[in-house]
Amino acid sequence: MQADTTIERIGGYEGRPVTLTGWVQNRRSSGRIRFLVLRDGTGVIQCVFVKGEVSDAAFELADAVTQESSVAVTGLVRADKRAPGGHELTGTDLALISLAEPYPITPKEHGTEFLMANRHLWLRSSRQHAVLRIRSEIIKAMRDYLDDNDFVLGDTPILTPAACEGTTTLFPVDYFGEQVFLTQSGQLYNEAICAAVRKTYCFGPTFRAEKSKTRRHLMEFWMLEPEVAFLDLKGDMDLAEDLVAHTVARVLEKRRPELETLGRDIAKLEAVKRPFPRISYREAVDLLREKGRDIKPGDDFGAEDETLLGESHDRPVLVHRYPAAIKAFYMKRDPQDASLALAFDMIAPEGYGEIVGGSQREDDLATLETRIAEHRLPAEAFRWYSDVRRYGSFPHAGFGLGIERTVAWLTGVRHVRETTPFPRMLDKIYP
RNA sequence: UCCAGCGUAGCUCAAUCGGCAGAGCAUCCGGCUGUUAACCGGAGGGUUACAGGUUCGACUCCUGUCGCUGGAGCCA
Repeated sequence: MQADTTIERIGGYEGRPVTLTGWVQNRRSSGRIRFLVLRDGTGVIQCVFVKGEVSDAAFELADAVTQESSVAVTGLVRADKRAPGGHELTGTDLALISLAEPYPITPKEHGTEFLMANRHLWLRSSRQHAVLRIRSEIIKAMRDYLDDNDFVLGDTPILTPAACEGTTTLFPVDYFGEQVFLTQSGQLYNEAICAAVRKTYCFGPTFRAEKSKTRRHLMEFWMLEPEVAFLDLKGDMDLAEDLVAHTVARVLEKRRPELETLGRDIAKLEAVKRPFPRISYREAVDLLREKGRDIKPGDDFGAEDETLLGESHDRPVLVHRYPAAIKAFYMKRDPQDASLALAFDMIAPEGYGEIVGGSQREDDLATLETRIAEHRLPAEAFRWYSDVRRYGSFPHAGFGLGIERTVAWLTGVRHVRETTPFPRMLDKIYP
């Protein structure tokens, strides 16, 4: 069955007959009038059926059709001030495609447990629909930005032979009798790719087997990771800042109706413009101590610290030059102070936490080999990684951006589980 | 893994000091010519998570198990 058009484009059909296919979101009746709220995946429109003006069969069907049944509605498009979307359909015919069994998600309140168990159906709700559209827009905006700035999409393996960073827990996979792991970052591979194409990025799923159970964590999440040859820490921060500012602007431009559906405070997003504040780790520690936090130089930030740092600015804040001791082995040390890593985190406002983590990479072969030994990593497994320095080493930098946290921040959704269609969570993998 | 809270109808929740297990929505039947989570009348719907204990009597108190929710650590 072919729809003439979709609800999204209904404005161009005023006064004309159309056929729409979709699902019955709700149904109301009043005497000899039947109201049928149709959802077609692009929008929602109310269809009105008046007894005597449509066939008896169509009128009775409008009364009998259940929530989420799939139907084809034919009718006349009419502008109507009473309609939430500005348009209504005066129904002339109604055909049933499939009658739905009683739908579990009624137009009333539901709890998280129930909704997550029915995630495959929950996606149909207006709120989840809006989040999915914004997620798609965010990804498109970021890829457009990178593609338009001479980046080459490289893509890195999901099955990997060893830990990238050694510290976090990995999901083991049987690879023809050999134990391998699901990737937790494409970065090391990106470093090799950027020596081929100068500017590269990968975008794909990453996996962390940590037993994290917070609103900021999923076991499986998507990460965008650019890596650029001949780039230093400052350039890396410039890139992250420009990418995020560009993405926020795009979402505001293209997905304002969805932001409004979600009740997002749009003024807060409009404030997200370059430049973003940049503070050193030491300045961040001082700021937190002023706010009464018991934190000493050298400590890593906890969730509460991150929230406080994020809330002290109206746009994302970049914290740079962390103690090397709490950062990864591949990060280059600050030439001004060898105890510091040339790393930065971007912390989103409004308590959404760290959305970007990046660094300039160690490009000196001897130093890198020392670090690998210090971290008790198997040198032979990192041979290819060392080769990137052995054959024409070059300064380079990059970062990883967590898509789900970014979507949570921009949509104003509190928990990252609503930012991806089927979240993988601790001990929960259905549906 | 640790800390806290919660498990009652398909869903969201009540049930006073331990004393007859209830409401709204959903479903089914009926009514209403402009409804916006429509409304009005009626009907059906229960192993109170599970196992044990205390008691004349347990949804309620105690012990254990399981599940869920929120948070911490770790991180994006």
